[in-house]
Amino acid sequence: MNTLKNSILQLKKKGYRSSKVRNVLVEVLYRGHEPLAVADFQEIFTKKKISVNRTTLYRELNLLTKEGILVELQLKDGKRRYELADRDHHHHVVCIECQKVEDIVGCHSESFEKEVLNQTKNFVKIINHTSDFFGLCKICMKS
Amino acid sequence: MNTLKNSILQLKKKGYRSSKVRNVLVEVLYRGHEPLAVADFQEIFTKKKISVNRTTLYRELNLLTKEGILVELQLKDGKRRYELADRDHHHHVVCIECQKVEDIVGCHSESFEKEVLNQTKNFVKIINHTSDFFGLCKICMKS
DNA sequence: GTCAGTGCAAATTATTTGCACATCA
DNA sequence: TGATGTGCAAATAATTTGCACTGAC
Repeated sequence: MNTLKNSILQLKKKGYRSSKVRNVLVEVLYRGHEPLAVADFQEIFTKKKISVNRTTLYRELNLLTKEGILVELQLKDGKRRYELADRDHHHHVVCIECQKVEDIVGCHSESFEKEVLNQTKNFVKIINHTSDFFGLCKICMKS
Repeated sequence: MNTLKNSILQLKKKGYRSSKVRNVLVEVLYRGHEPLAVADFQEIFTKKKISVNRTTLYRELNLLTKEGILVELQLKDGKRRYELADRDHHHHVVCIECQKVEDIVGCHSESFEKEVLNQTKNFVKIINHTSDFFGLCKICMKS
């Protein structure tokens, strides 16, 4: 398991500098536990009263993804979300009303992955998989 | 299991007309076995030498989704794909190189769904789930 | 001083909307 | 004839790119 400092160090070794936006971004992700979209980050920066251009966020998130610190995920709304790459393998539950995302740890699909290889005719290697569950959270259930 | 004719009939009952684009669209999906993106449909129409405006495709696909004939899915590339709604529950394997999609039938995650409900603190109902496997197809494996 | 980081405006890509015209029932 | 279907241009939304400027090392 990586730490915030390790990730920053890892970047420095590759010649990247330490910058305000980058540090906040990584810190936010280390603290948080839900995948975030660009708009979420923007909101967070606003709350912290740090001004960032949206372009910078996109650029930084791409960089962190390319460097293997973050991974991207697509849920149903077409907005790209990001989470730390080195977390334990896990899945998501998404509220179909408010889009709230919660992590689910523990994966029961190891055997499923094998079965996929048995069944497929075109594929020879499975690298990873996603499993997202869609439902209603407590709050939205009431409405 | 629905049929092409049933779907068309179902639409007629709701007051929708039969139109060239709509019929081709539904037919293509009944024949095919992979989820298709708008660009794919456009290509198919071009091959059939039928001219369609992209707007019409978007509108038609939205309508068919709203009427429950199709469902949308998001893979990693951010492009919306469509497949028939009434097919048996199944998952996808996606090539990370060429984006080819293959269906996998048989779902081993019924029990997983229960476990999700056990583990979550915010969710009270799971409605459905997706599982997509990412890997390399034979052709891309060689490169 | 040099190269990475950032902002701003413009470009791109996916998708939606408004409006006029065409066409099925 | 009247509502639905379609095309075209323009609008939106998410994301990327070019270029000039700022700032870390």
